[in-house]
Parts: sequence; C-alpha cells; structure tokens
Amino acid sequence: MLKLTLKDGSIREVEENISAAEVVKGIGMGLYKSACCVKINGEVCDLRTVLTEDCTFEVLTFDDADGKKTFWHTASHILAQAVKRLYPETKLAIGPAIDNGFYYDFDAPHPFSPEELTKIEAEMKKIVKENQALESFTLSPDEAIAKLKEMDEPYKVELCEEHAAKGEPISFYKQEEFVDLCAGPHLMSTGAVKAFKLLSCTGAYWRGSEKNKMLSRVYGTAFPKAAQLDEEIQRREEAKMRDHNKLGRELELFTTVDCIGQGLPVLLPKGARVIQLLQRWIEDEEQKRGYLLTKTPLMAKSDLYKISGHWDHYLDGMFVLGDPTDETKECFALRPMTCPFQYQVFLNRQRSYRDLPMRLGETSTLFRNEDSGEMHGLIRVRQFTISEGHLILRPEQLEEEFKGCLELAKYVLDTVGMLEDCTFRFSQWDPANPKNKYEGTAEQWEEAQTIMGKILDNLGVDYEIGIDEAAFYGPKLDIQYKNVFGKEDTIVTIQIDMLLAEKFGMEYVDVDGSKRRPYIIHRTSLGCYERTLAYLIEKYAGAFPLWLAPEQVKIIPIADRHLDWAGEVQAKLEAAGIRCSIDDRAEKMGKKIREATLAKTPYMLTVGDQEVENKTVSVRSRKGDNLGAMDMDALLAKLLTEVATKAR
RNA sequence: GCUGAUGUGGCACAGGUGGUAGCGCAACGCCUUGGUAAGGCGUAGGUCACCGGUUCGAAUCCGGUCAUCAGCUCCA
Repeated sequence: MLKLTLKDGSIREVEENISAAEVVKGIGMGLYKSACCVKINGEVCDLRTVLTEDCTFEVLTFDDADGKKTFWHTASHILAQAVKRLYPETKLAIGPAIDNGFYYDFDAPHPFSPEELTKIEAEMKKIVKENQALESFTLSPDEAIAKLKEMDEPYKVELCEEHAAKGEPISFYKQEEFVDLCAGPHLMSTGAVKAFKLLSCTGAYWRGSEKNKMLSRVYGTAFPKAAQLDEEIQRREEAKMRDHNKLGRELELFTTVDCIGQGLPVLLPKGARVIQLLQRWIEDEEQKRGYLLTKTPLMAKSDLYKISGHWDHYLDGMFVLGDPTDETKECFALRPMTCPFQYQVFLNRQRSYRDLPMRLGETSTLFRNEDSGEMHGLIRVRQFTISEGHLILRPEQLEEEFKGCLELAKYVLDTVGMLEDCTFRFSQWDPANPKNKYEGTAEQWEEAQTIMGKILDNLGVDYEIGIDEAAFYGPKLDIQYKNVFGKEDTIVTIQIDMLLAEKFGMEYVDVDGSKRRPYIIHRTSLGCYERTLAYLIEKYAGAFPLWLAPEQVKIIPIADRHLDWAGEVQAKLEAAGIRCSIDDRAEKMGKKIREATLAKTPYMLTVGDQEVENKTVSVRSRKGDNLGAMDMDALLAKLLTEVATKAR
C-alpha cells in the first residue's frame, strides 16, 4: 500500500500502481468529473500517472491555475483535430495554453477567415460531443521521428529532433484519429470542454523568429460551463469599453491625425491637463527628494551617440537628421534617451565626492523610430515624455540610492492607484544573445547583476527574472503593468549602469584625493506620461480621481436668472484652485447633467432659485448620488480634502 | 517590419455586385427659462482615407500609399 498525503494533511492509503484517476474517483466522482490534473510531490501530472511510491497528492480543477492550463491545452488539441479534419493539408506547429486561453499555430494553405473559424468551432463541437478519450503513449526518439515523418508533420519533426538529443522517450497524445507530439498533461477526454470560443486568427512566426515562415495562429478560450464562457465574453466586452484607445478619444483626451503620422498622438486640452498635473506633481516631488532639475537638448550630433554606444546599438531606432554616411557634413539625431545629455551636467566641471550623490531629474521628451506595426494608442508611441533621472554615485551609495529610487517609484505608483497591479522584473542579460546586444565584459555584468540582486533581496522585492531583457549597458528593475487586454509593458525602470561612466570619462575626486569612477543609476519615477495616462484611463474607465480630473466641477444653472450666483460660485472655486466651468447653454438641466456625467466630471453643482436665495449649491456626483445642498465653505472643504488625499 | 482585417459627414452606423450617398447623435439657428441622465422645430455639413489605373462613367473593380485594429517580431 502507498501513503498519499492529501492537501488537507490527511493520509490516504491506496494500492501500488494505481492511476491518479482511480485515486480521484475513489475520493469522489464529483471531484473526478471536475479534476483536470493532479500535483504529485508538487509536480503537475496527468491523471493517467501511475503511482509507485508514497507522495503528496493534490487534485487540480479548473479553479487552479495549472488545472486551467491542462484544460486549455486539451482545448488546443481539439482545435487542431478539427482543423486537420477540415483542412487535412494543414501542418501543425505548437498549441499551448496561455494566460486566458489557448492557441494553436498552423501552417495552413491560407489564414482562416472569421467564417472559417465558425466552421472550425462547429467541428470542435462535434469532437467534444464524441467525448473522445485521450490516450498517452511514448516512443523512442528514433521511432518518434519516424512516425512524425510518416505523418508528414515537418514542424513536429523539428521539435522532436531537438528533444531527441536528450535521449529520453518522446511523449504523444492520441484522441481517435488525431495524434500529437505533446508533453501533456491533458484531460481524460474531450467531453469536458463544454464551452469554448475561437477569438481570432493572426500571424505568428514559427519559433518566434521573424526569419522563419509566418504561420496562422488561432486564439481561443474555453470553460467547463457555458455560463463561465459568457462571463468571459462579457468581461472582454467590458475591457473594450475601458480601452484607453477608444475611451481616450471619446473623452477628448487625445486624438491622432493621419498627416501627422503614426505614433504621434495629439494631446487635446483635457489630456494635456492630466499630464500637466502629473508632471508638476512629479517635478515637485523629485525636488523634495533632492533632485536637481536639468533641461537638455532634444537632439545632438552623431558624435554624442557614438560615445554612448547608441549609434552602434540603436541607429535603426533613431530619427536621424542628415546623412549618416556623409562624413563631410554634420549629422544629427533626435534623442531616444537622456543619459548622455544629462551626463554633461556632471562633466561640466571637476567633481568631488562631496557632489555625490548627484541626482539629476528632467521631464524629458524622447523620440524613437518604432517599427510601423508597433504603435498602440498612447502606450507605444514615437514621441513621448518621461520623468527621466540619473543618479551619479560613489559605489558605497548605490544601495541607499537604489532604495530611494524604488521608494519614489512605489510612492508615485501607489498615489495614482496603480501599484497594486504592478509586478517587478529583474531584467538580466543573456550572454548568448545572438544579436550581440550587450556591451561590457562578463565580469562587469556579473558584478552589476550580483549587486542588483543583493539590493533587491535586501529590499524584499518580489520579482521575477527576465533573461535577455537588460539594457545594453546594464541590468534593470522593470516595473510592469498590464493594460486592459492583459498586454504587459514597462511603466517604470531602475537601471544600474556600469559602462557609460567609463565611456564618457566620468570621475570624481575621492576623500583621499584619488580619482574614482562613479556608479550611475538610470531611473524613471512615473515613467512615460502618455503611457501612464493610458493606464489611468483604463484603470478608472475615464473617471479620474478628483485631483487628476481635467475638469473637476460643472456648474449647472437652471435658468438665466441664476447665472450671477453661478458666476460667483465659479469665482470662489477657481480662487481655491478648483477646475470648473459653467454650462450656460439654454438646455434643460437634465441634459446638462447627462452630458457632464458622460464626460465623467466628478461633481455637478446645480443652481436654481433655492440655491440663489440660500447662497448654496446642490451637489451631485458623477456616480449619480445626490449629495444635497451645501454652502460654499462646506463644498470647498469637501473638495479640497478629496483633492489633498488624492483618493479616488 | 511581417500576417490578416478595416477605412462612408465630429461620433456611431446604413447603403452601394459601376450611373456622384442616407439615418441617429453631435454642431449651428430659432422657440422653450425648464429642478437632477436626452424639450421642440429648422439649417448646414461628405470629391465615401489618399494617389494612380481600367471605364462613356469609380465611393463601388484593379494597383500603390497612408492610417486604424488584432497578433507576431521588436522595445535603450
């Protein structure tokens, strides 16, 4: 008999060589029906796994992350089976589960149209209804390759040949006529995938390399119950409503113009105001924390970028003014970063250890010539403005200053309400990067990464490691944020640079009179203002917290005779720094309230005969709450308190 | 950059398999001075993204360009 330690700590005795599936059935048929896979000694395994020794044993259902993955992985096999039935000449590539569903890459005669996806869905329904049992089997590497060649699946052969090098048996799954090279785990049968939907068909390079053939990737999602699928579809619809790219335009925060160009959004008055509010706040906050404000040029001769290394590493990404191949003429480039410009502040005169740490801050506009397919609303643009900073340090100040940068970033993100959704990524180099991206020696990289790792651990930062995500001059702590569709980008970055100080000949005179090389931290505090605005639009669905609302109050007089008092109210609010305006159109107040509500104006003040007589205003919030009549003192106290707390 | 889709007045959409376009909202004007999410009437607004080709004739067919969207690749 084997002893299984279950999740609740209890021990269950079972016979040797029993399958996990039988064990789960023994626990209960209800559990078996919802089981997707099991965790044996902490390792995710198939329900088909045969137990041979004492172990911990946990049943995973669709409610567990790994259970979901198993479920979606099986859904991807159903998709592939359906495609092979309908389009037998299609070759299979890979079909994994992802964060919110699954995909399968096909080398199909042509990309699938939405109508074809509908057809494929119908075929998938049949496969689910057939409730096909999935079987797993293994072959020796040679047998596996032979089988895949016989099946005429060249992509699978390629994958298998790589696995074969290890000499281990190759695992396959089979459901009826459909056989796929696959490590599993999988559900026991296709019948469990009750509710699914194919979402899109797009292009994707084989093995993620642009040099390879582009395949057709079909995305889908699936659930055990129809209601769950409906919920997911509903959730996606709601996400669309929050999409900054739609909402930001509707609310007149920004727009784009064909003849200006891609990735060059125009910030309209409301959007510009929100960014101004953020920017002033950040500049003041940084000043409080000992940053020195700089203002450096938006372009420079190629000479500067040649020193920094950007000319070699980043020329394609720069907007170059002039002919870089004509050495008889000056050639300029718009700046894609601020580093080498800000270093000139340090280099302005000889520096002493007494000057350090030198914290330089700048609201810096950058230009990056992104590829045409990369632009996205305000999140990925060609011109943007960041709260850029460089700290020039004695080596012994590195940890303390890094901590200060992290504290500032967290404070800022917390204040705008984004911190709770952020994740941290320790971005490291990849010595094997094929494009020769990184400068410096392995020793320098090891040193910088070791120091950074130590600092992060000391600070208790919960991070994941991103290999090959470093800057060409050093490792980074990237603070990541997901947009409303789950796509992740960097919002804040803090980087340790051990290379550029040397390139620029930066040094300081130490206590003992010797010259030493400073360390440099590159960092942002709020990152890119455009990107932040995008995330804030999505986070708050356009209903910005009061302190960030482009217009905070709309004053709504009921009739012309109330305009005088409305004007007085406006003057009093403006004197207190509240952004407001009067809607003096000859419209019904219901309409004015509707429009102010749709514009997400936080407060509406209606002014009629009663208010004029009592010197009050009637306060309504954009949520629809009627807050009753207030005199100006009470109103201002309420508004100013809310602004000061920066609360939602 | 790659694959696919899309582009009709400010916005959201009709229509159109070749004979120069409609609705609603918004805008503007007039009437209405109304108490918490759309008052009434009227007017104006589009070379159907742009450029070129085919055609007696193109918004519609073809080619190119630009832009937007999804995804891939990239992102100092």
